[in-house]
Amino acid sequence: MGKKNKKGGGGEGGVRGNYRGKSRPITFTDEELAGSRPPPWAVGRMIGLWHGQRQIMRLTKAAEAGDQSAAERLNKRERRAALAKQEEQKEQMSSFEEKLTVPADRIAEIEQILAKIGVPAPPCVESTRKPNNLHERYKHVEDSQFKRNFLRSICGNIQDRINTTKTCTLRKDEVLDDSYLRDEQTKTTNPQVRNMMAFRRKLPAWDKREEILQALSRNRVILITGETGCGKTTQVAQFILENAIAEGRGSQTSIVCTQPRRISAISVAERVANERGERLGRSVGYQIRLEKVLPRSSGSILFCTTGVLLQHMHGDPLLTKVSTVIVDEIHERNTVSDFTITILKEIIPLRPDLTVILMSATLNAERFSKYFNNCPTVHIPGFTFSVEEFFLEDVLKALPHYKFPVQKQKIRAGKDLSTSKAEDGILQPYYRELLSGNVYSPRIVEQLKNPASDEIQVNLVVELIAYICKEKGPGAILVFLPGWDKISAVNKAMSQSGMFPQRSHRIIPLHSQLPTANQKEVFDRPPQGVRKIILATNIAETSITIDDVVFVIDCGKIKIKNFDVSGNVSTLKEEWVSLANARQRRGRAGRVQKGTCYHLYSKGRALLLEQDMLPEMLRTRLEEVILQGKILQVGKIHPFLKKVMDPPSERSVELSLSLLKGMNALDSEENLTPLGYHLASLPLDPQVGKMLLYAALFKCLDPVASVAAALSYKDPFVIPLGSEREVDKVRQSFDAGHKSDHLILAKVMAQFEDANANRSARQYAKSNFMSLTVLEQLFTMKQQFAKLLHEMKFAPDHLVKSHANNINTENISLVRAIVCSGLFPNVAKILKTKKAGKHVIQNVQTIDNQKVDFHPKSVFSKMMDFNSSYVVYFERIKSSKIYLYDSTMIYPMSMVFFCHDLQVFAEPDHKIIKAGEYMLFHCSNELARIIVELRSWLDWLVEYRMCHPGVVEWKPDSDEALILDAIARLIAVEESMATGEFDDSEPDHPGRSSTPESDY
DNA sequence: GAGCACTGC
Repeated sequence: MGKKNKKGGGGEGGVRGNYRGKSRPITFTDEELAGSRPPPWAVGRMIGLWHGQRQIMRLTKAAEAGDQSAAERLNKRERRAALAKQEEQKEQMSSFEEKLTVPADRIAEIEQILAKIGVPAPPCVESTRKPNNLHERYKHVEDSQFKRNFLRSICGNIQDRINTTKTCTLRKDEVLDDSYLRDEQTKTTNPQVRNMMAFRRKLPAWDKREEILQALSRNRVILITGETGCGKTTQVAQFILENAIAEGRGSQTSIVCTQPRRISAISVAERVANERGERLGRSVGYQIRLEKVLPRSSGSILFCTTGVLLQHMHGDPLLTKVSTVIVDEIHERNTVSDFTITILKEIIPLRPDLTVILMSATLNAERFSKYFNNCPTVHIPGFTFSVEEFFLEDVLKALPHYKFPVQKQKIRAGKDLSTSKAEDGILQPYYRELLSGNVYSPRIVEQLKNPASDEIQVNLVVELIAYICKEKGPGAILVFLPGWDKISAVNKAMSQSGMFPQRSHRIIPLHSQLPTANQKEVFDRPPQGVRKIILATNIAETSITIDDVVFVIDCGKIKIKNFDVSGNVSTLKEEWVSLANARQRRGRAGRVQKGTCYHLYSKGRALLLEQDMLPEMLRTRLEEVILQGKILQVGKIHPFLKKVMDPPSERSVELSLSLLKGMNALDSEENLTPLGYHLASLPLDPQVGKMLLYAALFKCLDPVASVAAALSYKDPFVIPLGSEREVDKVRQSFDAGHKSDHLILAKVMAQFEDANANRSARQYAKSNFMSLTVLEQLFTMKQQFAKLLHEMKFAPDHLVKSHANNINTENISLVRAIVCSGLFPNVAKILKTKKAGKHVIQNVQTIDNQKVDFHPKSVFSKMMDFNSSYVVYFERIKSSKIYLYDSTMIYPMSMVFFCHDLQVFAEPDHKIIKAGEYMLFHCSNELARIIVELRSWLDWLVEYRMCHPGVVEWKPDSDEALILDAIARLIAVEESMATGEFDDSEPDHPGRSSTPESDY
């Protein structure tokens, strides 16, 4: 590897293809066009554009004035422009055209393999014949267990089963009831439990015990509201359990309480077990992904993450082993919790003995009650220390010398006019009100009017921190900032200011990608006289709780991921916080004593803030939600998603549906296909799940499992502030010329596993800027994948690194192609690269016609030479540009085999293969013939395997192995040609299948 | 030249 492209490359910058540069459209303003010369900043093609647009403007004016010939000329011009646009689109299409060539001897080799199979590929049953009756359609499926489960899940519908209600399967057992009761009575003599009881009685929740139990005895669903510190999370489940045991119903009581985060599931379970004077695993337990201490099956409380409950419902949709479900923190509006309460609403009529408790913060809680047909609400008053609140005007008063920078007049273009009107309608009167009072000086009101006050001013933050340090009493300061940039900037400004000497100040930046995020120094109380200052993202709003915080600075901004439906692209933008965020941030100051919160926006601005953050379901893609719904048999997805509390837009549902249909997870009538059924049962995004399934079929599980784990969990790299460049270097050193961010992850994991075997994992993580806990979690996830695939019968054993699962793991070309099989149609083409001074300009376009850039952390950032001009990617997010976060270089042949739809057209002397909607490949008749034959075999084989789960045996006499091996070989030939290795004609070059030739 | 935050039998 690493050789320059000798054959396959060619063209400037090592990029194939025939793209001609296309400029971005530029529109000149009327003033600019009125001048006699183009504006001074116009260069190159812009000057031509200016002349053209000026001419159009003149003609339009003349035509409006009644000039007939001008109108005609204008007409002609418009027609010509339309034609030019068509041409341009054609060119766009042709830029996704390629020539496919494979040497004749390789074609002959494949033909020999095909001859061994002897028969032509059978038609793919499911795709050629689609009777409406699903039982009829899958008549050919022999595997009885799979068929039963599959058909039940695709034919069933929760609504259809309205008359087949079920009750809890827990049977009354008087012996158990007695023993639970005696247990509880003995406990009351335990001094630890008595101490705990004294503590519990002081919680605000205790006073509501009877009210809650009363409400539950009369209602199937209740809502409990209360702020942090009121004890609802730890007490409510205990009340129910204690009451049931006391009433002799312990054997029929099984309570599940869901939490949004893994850490809270564990810590709450520990806390509750402790209060009950027990160890985990008796009446109290927890379950999160890959980790559990289960309690006894009755007379018990299980704390789990919401996702675990959903996964559990796959096997037991009506939760027949559960008597009470508690869904906590529903106000956070996570996708899983919104989805869970929607499903629960459907289940309640089918489970007459199930009780459901929803728990939420107080703000806007009545919407949840309304959603559950006005279910009764029990409110528990909060118990936190009071927090004094200040706004920007107060901060400016405290810092009389501070002035916002005067910005150059910004053009308001692009700004929503109605928004600014609303702002003026609120803010201007607010400023007038401030001026009329005697509290704030006109200087302060002038400062508030400065548009710069709407942006985060790093020096204002620093001065406010300094002010608190100097003027206020002891206590940690927590600063909420939107993201990496600002954390880094404030940190730098603080150290440069000299106002925060190390002996008396401990500054801790806190961000999920910073190594500090999992270090205990964040929680440690500093020695007397040392002040802890934490610069954090919203990670400190819910996930990380620092008890000794007394002062909070809320900068008022938050970075938030959104989904732009019209552009079909995720965005990451800085926005104003919602009031719910602001409240949460403020609350972080009053955990141990009275606190203070400074908001860096005015009280007038606060009037303009949204009540709540947009629910996550309206901000993300819906593929996983749709598949989950399908496996839980909710019927057609549009009507189901309309039942969600805040339904996602139809367009958003449509986009996700069409991807699922394209990847053959759903058929045209929206039924789960066999593939879709398997994807729905994997705890993964469907595209990543498909990659994993194909890796099992093609026997290259280990590297692909690494990729799947990292894509679905998180990147193992951590980045200390100031070491950004260094970390990039380390990351890219793992690429080894493969040109793949995904293969980097595979290599990172492989080396970690080696290090682990040598007991040097800690050293490995440390010296490579990685998080040991993330690496460990990724490895456990890989093992879970292998176990699941084995249980699904696609893997011969449950060991992710076993030889049987990794026969083709050394065939890098194949691994690439498998990554492509999952990520397709996320394809982009590198049209052109060029150097401009120090910068590298890459012209990259996705197949849905978006101009994109490689994210700076990607190995492709700044790359000049590509062996192939195609990449697949998993995530693309628009921030300052649309960035591809992770890419893998792929060769056209991979797309021929793994695109969603393949068509072949005959030309006089060759064939054109159309892969997906956008890509055309020209190739010889011979090559086309073997491609079509192999692709038909592949489709048949995948279809067959999905319906008949079982291991593909990699033996010389197995047709399946012959087919897959032939495909693996064909894909490898192309890569070896492009990298020049083919010229060396080594009999066993690394790009080849590792299966010994003698087998065939 | 840039990285809000969670989660899965």
